[in-house]
Amino acid sequence: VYFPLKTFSSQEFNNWGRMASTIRDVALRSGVSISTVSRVLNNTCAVAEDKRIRVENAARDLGYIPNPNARSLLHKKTGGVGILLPYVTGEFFSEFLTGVDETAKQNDLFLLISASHHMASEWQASVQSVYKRVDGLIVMAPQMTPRQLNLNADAPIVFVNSPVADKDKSSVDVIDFDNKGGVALAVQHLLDEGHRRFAYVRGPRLAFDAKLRLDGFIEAMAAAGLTDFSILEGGYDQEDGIEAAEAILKLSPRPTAVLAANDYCALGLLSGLSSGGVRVPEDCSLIGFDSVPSARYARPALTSVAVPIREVGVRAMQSVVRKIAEPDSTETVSVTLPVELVVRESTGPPSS
Amino acid sequence: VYFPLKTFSSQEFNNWGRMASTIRDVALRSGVSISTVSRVLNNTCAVAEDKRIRVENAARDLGYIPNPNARSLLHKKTGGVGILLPYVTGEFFSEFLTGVDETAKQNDLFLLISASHHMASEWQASVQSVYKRVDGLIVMAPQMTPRQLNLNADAPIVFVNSPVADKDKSSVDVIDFDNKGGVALAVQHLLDEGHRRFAYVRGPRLAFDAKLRLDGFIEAMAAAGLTDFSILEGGYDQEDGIEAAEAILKLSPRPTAVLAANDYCALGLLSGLSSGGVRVPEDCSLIGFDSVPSARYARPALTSVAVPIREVGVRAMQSVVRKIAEPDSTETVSVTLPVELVVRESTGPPSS
DNA sequence: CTGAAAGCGCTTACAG
DNA sequence: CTGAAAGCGCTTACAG
Repeated sequence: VYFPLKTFSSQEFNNWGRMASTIRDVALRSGVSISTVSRVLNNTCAVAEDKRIRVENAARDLGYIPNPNARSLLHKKTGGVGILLPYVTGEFFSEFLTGVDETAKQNDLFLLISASHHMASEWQASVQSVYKRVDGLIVMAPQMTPRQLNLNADAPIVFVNSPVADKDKSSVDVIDFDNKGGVALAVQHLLDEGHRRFAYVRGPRLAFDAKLRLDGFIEAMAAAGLTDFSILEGGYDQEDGIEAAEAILKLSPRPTAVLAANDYCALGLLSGLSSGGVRVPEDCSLIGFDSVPSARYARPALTSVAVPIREVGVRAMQSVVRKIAEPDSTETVSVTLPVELVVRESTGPPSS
Repeated sequence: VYFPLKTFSSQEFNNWGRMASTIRDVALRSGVSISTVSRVLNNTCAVAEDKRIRVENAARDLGYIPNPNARSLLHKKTGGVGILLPYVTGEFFSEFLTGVDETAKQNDLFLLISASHHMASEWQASVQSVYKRVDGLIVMAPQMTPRQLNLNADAPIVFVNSPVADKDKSSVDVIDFDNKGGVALAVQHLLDEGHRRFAYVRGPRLAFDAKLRLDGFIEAMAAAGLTDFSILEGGYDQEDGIEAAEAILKLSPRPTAVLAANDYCALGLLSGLSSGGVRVPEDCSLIGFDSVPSARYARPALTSVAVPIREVGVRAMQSVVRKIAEPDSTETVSVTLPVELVVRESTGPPSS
């Protein structure tokens, strides 16, 4: 049985402000024993009506809120979920967190967030900082190797957009979205428009999702029987796209369609190409990945693969909730959510 | 003296994964008393060298990490800071959190985040959910009234972008940025370009910052001796801007310059105006507020007031850290960070 | 129905 | 230098 850590409605006890009082204070004021106070407050077993009322009044008057640290010490439950992220910046992350937060609220869980664990040492520090403070963990670690992740934990873990080895998928939940398939969709759209000469900007070499997207591109080329394509270096930032654009301008013959591993890179390509006199989409079609808001406002608006990142957050939190509720279940979930191509003005048929 | 809650380097204890062990386990394994283990681990007073080594080995072998709940119960310190936000979505928020997180890491504090407290009841629930779990609080509550904020807390609070009444500024720290001044800068730029007929889209009526920005506009008009301006309804979303654009198209004579209370609204105006045949900036200049990334990518790129929101996060966390370190200090800080106008292509001189 | 007691995992005076 | 004891704030068998 999951013990209710939050017993009080906000209506009843809205005075965190007053001097913190303990259960002893409530007992003294209501003239009953500490045990009885506890029983009333937790509704744990029958208590004489008059005492119940006295206790409730005393608790309200004192603005009593139980100390969660003392409770956690007993139940080994905290009511919290830890979120471990590589960074905390950007639209991608904030969408994700929106889904997580919403689902946490529904289940009366609080969120403990630890970010910027790019290196293994920081990762360990992050993991430690939530030790015994949370009942479960949501981890997004696209740049860690499977070994570094150190899967054995004494709390349930759900991985999101992280390189979990296949053999580990039987021991942890994994929520993902279809990185490979997204690029395949993008390529297919361009093929349908008539494009045959492609370039792909690959994203950071260390990122797990960039690797999958690249694989998706290569497989899509193979499936289409195309060999006339270039793969270019470039990370996830606008600057990377601007640099990659220079490389593309030097290609001869020039590709008629360019794909980038994410939107910010694609937006950099957009300005880089137009600075170089290449019009998008007239001279060259362009597709990004993630469909961040900026993609929508760019001119031409950027065709991009939309990722259900909020939904990923919701599903991840739901998985954690399930694991917390059923600690003995050995069943694990591995989900890959579908993605969608959002076609905007940055794509069209090739000119010649 | 601030007690060091995190004693272990991540190098030494990287095995959260193993079965959680207690200080008793370490004592048993190393053959010393629990008190001695505690003293070694906390480096709290001299211990015989051989015992020290035995304890350190035992702790490492067992992957011992002290239970923070037990510690908090004693010190009344948690090592955490609570962040209370109205929502968790968008570029504004994520920049803020980046500054907060970075500064928290530097001070070895973890973050407990609670979002979406638009209503007073949710606010209370949020405040309660961090009770005794954090040593300090950063609060961003632009839509709460000063009364609802309930300033008395048993942990230091720093308010950010929130309507703190002047009389309360002697009891809490307030970190803000210059909402009023930002609009004044924007108006001045347009005046310098020669504009004399303005419209302003006011943002949500309940938001504290929108109110300040509106005041800034009205004061700037008064200072310039202008009476020929319109104030239009419209919230903070793109859709609001699109609607406001329709209202502007109906104005006669049409304003030559439009300001919006934030960027997303301005981006909506941008598309609404151009749909209505009004070219920006040729027929009408346009300025937003916040300078979100999307503003940069829009075409024409949006002139906007840049807010040092990451810096706000850093300063807020620094304030909390100071308050935690000096709990008896009655000194309070009230900072208003300067903003900056970023001029891009959406503004120019009036055509006639 | 109710109180005294033991215990969650830790730290810190208190006596050696 | 070191161990036994008390206590942080709570809950839960254990006896009435």
